[in-house]
Amino acid sequence: MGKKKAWHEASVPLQCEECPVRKLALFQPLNKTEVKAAHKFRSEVSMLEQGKVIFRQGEICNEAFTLYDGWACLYQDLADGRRQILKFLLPGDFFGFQTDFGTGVRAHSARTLTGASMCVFSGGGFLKLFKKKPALGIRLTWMTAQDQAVAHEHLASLGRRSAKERIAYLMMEIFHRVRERQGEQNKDNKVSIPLTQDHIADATGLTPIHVNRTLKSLRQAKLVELQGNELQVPDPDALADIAGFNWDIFSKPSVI
Amino acid sequence: MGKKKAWHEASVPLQCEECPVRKLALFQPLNKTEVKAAHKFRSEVSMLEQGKVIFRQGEICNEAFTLYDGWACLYQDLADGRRQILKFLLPGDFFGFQTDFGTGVRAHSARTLTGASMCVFSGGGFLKLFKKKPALGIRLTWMTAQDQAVAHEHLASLGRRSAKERIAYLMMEIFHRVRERQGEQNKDNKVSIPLTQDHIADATGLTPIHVNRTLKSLRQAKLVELQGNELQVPDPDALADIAGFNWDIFSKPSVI
DNA sequence: CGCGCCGTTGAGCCCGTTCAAAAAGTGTGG
DNA sequence: CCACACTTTTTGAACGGGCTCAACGGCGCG
Repeated sequence: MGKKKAWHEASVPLQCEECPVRKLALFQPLNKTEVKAAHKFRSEVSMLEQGKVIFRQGEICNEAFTLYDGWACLYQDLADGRRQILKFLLPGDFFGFQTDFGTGVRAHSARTLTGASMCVFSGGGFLKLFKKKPALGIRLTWMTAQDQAVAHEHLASLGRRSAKERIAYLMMEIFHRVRERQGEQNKDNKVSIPLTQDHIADATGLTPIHVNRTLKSLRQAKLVELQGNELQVPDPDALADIAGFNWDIFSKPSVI
Repeated sequence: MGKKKAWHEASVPLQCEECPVRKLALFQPLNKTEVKAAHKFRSEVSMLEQGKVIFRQGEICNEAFTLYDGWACLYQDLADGRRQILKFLLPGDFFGFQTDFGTGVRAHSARTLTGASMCVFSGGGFLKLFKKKPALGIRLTWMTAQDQAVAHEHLASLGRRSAKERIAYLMMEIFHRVRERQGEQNKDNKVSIPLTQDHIADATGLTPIHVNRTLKSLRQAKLVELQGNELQVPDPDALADIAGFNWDIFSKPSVI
């Protein structure tokens, strides 16, 4: 149980041409020559250990990233130490984009949850890139809009759902996102996740203590089994039901 | 006090060429000939009374809108009637954009809070439009990213802030957005808003009763004076302070 | 072995809720 | 102008979900 080691080693990103996560990511809609251009555009590759800050709110920094391997999260800290996790990042997720517009000040922080590797793109080039490749701009807009829809769903969770519903929702979402990424799906409804109950608390706006109690009640109801790195959802439909889970939001683009 | 009538009459949108709110909106970065193209792109103009639904979650509908006059909001309803307001819309706000990608199912609803008028753009055309005018695509991406930042700030509010802080934050935000839109700023720190305490409750994730009590305490602390349609913020800096208000987020693009 | 991190459990309190009702403001028709 | 219905705001009283404070147990690691 809790083999953190398994999460600790992230693999090194390949050339964009051969990248296995590209199909999930921003640069999905490219043809061969375009991918080469994207590869030139990539400024560097970064590898970080577990728990390292990628960027911090308040910093001026215009880089954007594609998470290649491992987990990370976006979060916001209030002045007195309270923390809200805004989004969990999985391999293929593109994050940190903010154009040269505005002040360029980061509104939130990012940090790794496991050992992680990512591709770094310097912010300055996006404007030119999108002028040359409008399809990319449209794709980015679509991704941002989808992020928006997810954030809205989370707003409804934090604003109007009970602790049980919120945690059910989060577990359902993570379960779904992880499975989506692994092609073949094992029948036992188990996925591996690196989250502590503290993380869950910071994402759901609850205290770790109450997260613990709520998980206990979900376990007793045979809806969620979470021990160590292993999340099991015996009956996804039942869980989705009490979570009020909206499947539509997490669908992929049908056109591009 | 409470002259709802003043809010009830929305003016009719003009030709895009002469539109006074365009400078706030999606089509800001256009030159003269481009604006003409946008005007052709606009499919119709819509006028609605107070409290009318613009679109509903679950619907399949690909139109997008620019609010021309009046107020509206985006919201989400849970199965049992709980409601979460996701965003208040003011004149110039562009909303309802979702490309032909994905299922095209609306993830949230929109409704007018006052009599309102808006310009309607059919969804199908955006792809072509952005291919021709990448600057527009970039602008839309920037706007979506900014919306995202605001939504994140709201997530932190709902997840980690107390009732007093949440309401202080919302009042501060609305106050700021309204003032931003009116060029010259009267010195009495008053703005006109059409929100009921029920709306505030649905936006902050509280009950109307508790909103009332919290507003009372803010009034006694001389931080927020809200009666009828009139919101007064005697000391914006003090209010921003207890709200943990982040001014950066609401800044305008410096480059395009 | 000792230390730190994480998960677990208990007891009591408080913020925000629920239920209930009255007061104030708004709109309609006679 | 008043009577009436309806919506919005205000207040009271009591409940409860989630929080705070506190302690203990398990596991990995030096």
